[in-house]
Amino acid sequence: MSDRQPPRPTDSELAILGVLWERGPSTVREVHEQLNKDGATGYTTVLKLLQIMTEKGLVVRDESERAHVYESRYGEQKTQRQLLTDLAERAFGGSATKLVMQALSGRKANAAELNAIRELLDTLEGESR
Amino acid sequence: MSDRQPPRPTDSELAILGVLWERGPSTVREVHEQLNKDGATGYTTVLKLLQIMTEKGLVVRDESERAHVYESRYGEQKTQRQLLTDLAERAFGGSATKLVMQALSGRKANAAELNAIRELLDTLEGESR
DNA sequence: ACCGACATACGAAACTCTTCGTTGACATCG
DNA sequence: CGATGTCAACGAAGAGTTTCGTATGTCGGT
Repeated sequence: MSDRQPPRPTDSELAILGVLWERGPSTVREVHEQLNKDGATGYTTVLKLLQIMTEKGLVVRDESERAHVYESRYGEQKTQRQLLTDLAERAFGGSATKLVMQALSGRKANAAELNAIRELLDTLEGESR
Repeated sequence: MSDRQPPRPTDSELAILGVLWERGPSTVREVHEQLNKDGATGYTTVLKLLQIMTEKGLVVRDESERAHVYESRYGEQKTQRQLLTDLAERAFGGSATKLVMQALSGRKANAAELNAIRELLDTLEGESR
């Protein structure tokens, strides 16, 4: 039991992970510049966050160069599924199906999106057979 | 602009809201007893949480009796949709459809659940026509 | 060898969340 | 009346989050 379940990332951490998923392995400077296209966060703030995220095991750090290179430890989809499982647990009595149905009825999707979901359902049903 | 957007409930707050949705308007004691069937939380902890939630506007309080009666201010579904919108925004680039597809592929649903979702899709498509 | 640019590390401040002990009000029962 | 039990209110402690200033190290050029 060397390392444990990854902790749920906070909002700021998720913003940083988003950049890492989009750009791939990046330095603090690169993450900071990408992030500052929207809101303003100081350079050292991003650095500190990344240091903490390293301690938590959310990212891995390559220190071989002067400017350390950070990379998300878990893939985007894996993290998304983890977040969904968490939310289902906390707010939907553990039922992912209830979550899906609430997400669907809560908004208008266009025909293309609905079709994509339908195709996915077909695939899933085929697999379980 | 008398009151603002309700804040996202924390984990503990969500646990309390769950009890209020299940039981309807309840006193601190009732919430506490229900909550303690699983994990242990002190009475005053629940009280404090409910006081803070009142300040935040997550619940409303009826003080006409000695034991105040608390009620969730927002319905369960409304809160669930809010949480889903939040999560889509933070982790799925704002796309609820991506969220739904990830939730579906992340787990095995049984045939009955898949059918329920399919029916929901039919209903939605019918409405948009 | 020095200077400026750029990098990490450290620590503190402000804030939120969660927990619970203590206090004081009030009612009920003996 | 006084003891006991129930209740809200308050304050404070400890952990986690987010922010950033400051210190320190290192590289490249002049």
